[in-house]
Amino acid sequence: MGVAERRERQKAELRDTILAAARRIFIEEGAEALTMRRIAEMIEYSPGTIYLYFESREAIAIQLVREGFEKLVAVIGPAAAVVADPVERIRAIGAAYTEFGIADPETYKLIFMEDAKYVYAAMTPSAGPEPCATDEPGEQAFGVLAQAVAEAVERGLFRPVEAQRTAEALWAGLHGALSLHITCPVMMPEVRAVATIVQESMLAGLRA
Amino acid sequence: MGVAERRERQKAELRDTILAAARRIFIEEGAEALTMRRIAEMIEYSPGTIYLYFESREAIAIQLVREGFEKLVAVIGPAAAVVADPVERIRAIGAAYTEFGIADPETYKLIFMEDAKYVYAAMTPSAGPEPCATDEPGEQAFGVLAQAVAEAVERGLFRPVEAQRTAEALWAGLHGALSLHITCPVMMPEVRAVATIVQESMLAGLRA
DNA sequence: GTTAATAAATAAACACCGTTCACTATCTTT
DNA sequence: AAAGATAGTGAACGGTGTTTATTTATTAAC
Repeated sequence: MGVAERRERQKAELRDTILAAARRIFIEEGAEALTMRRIAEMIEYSPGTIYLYFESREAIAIQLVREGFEKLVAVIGPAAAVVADPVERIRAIGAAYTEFGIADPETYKLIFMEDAKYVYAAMTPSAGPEPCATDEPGEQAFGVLAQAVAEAVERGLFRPVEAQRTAEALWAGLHGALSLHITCPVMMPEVRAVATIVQESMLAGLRA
Repeated sequence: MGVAERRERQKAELRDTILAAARRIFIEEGAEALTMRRIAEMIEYSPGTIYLYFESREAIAIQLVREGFEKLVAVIGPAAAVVADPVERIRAIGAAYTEFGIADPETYKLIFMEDAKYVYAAMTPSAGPEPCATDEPGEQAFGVLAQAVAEAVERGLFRPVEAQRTAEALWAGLHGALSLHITCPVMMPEVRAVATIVQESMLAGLRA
């Protein structure tokens, strides 16, 4: 009775093919080109077929958001793991984050600059409607930063600030530079320089 | 021969009516609802008519971007004008900027978070294709900030930093908090608190 | 006052979008 | 070989921005 297995395997394969096409279109042609008909054309199936594998266009986008978050974690995790000193670790995280945004602007845009619904959905794997899963990639990446801030406070390297909000502030600073650069390079031509200023001035200001 | 004049006047009137409808739809129903057919329905004309007054939907959006920049300047200018001390002035500008983003998120989004093309076009009033007009509202608002930073450096209140990049960094910091809050409130619930941390830690770090 | 010219507005169409659904063709089981 | 299940299709629906031939109304000329 290997028929059912083969069928299942083939179904999974086509699902992956769809996702691969979506990924490729998204990266090569941008978020706007990611249409059902474009995907269908690329995989040489009719548009309707995609709906046998994904509930909607949004469901595909959500999957890409998930992958995007995983990419980000894959970049930030290692960068953070190496460094013992919490302040230096914040620097390492910040640098990795900034480089990620510069290297893969489309993914960065999809994750942090598109409509929240994608992120919400990506944050809720298959659970209820409430978007707060602390073990998700996004939270995980942020957690590493918050942890570093908390450590810096504990060790007396930072003034006694609220770790959560301060981490949010550090993140916001870099996100501001990156997102402005992505939406309008003219406004923010020297992202790296600006990101460095944001980070270094904040670190200096937070120092005990 | 007052006919031509009246015609011209009526043409201008309908143009304004279209813009007023667009403004209203944009504010009340959001950017996504701003469609040609929706505008046409509101002003009780056929969609095609709008094209006799605006080149495209984009042209209408560009006009709204222009108005948005003007609103921003109208908020920031006065806030900056009152304060003599450059550092306090930066605080005042930052506060006004943050409140603008919180009070009018749709406009903020349109200006700083949509595709750059709108901003580019809005920055070039009617000139060539190159987007750099230093006398435009956007540049004007930023100029006030850059000026304050330069003054702070001159008076020895700040370390000898590059005024332009530092101003960009201060801006980026606030923009990061605001834009994250707008796209995904869950990620940035306490905008004001975070904006304050960003601003104050940066100011502390920049102090001479 | 009637006719010709001009300008404004429209309705219908084009090409795209996401999505749905009746239907076909193929494969599997009986 | 017949019956049943299932993957895939193609056409359609209602939506988008935009274009164009056509109608309608106003103005100008005779």
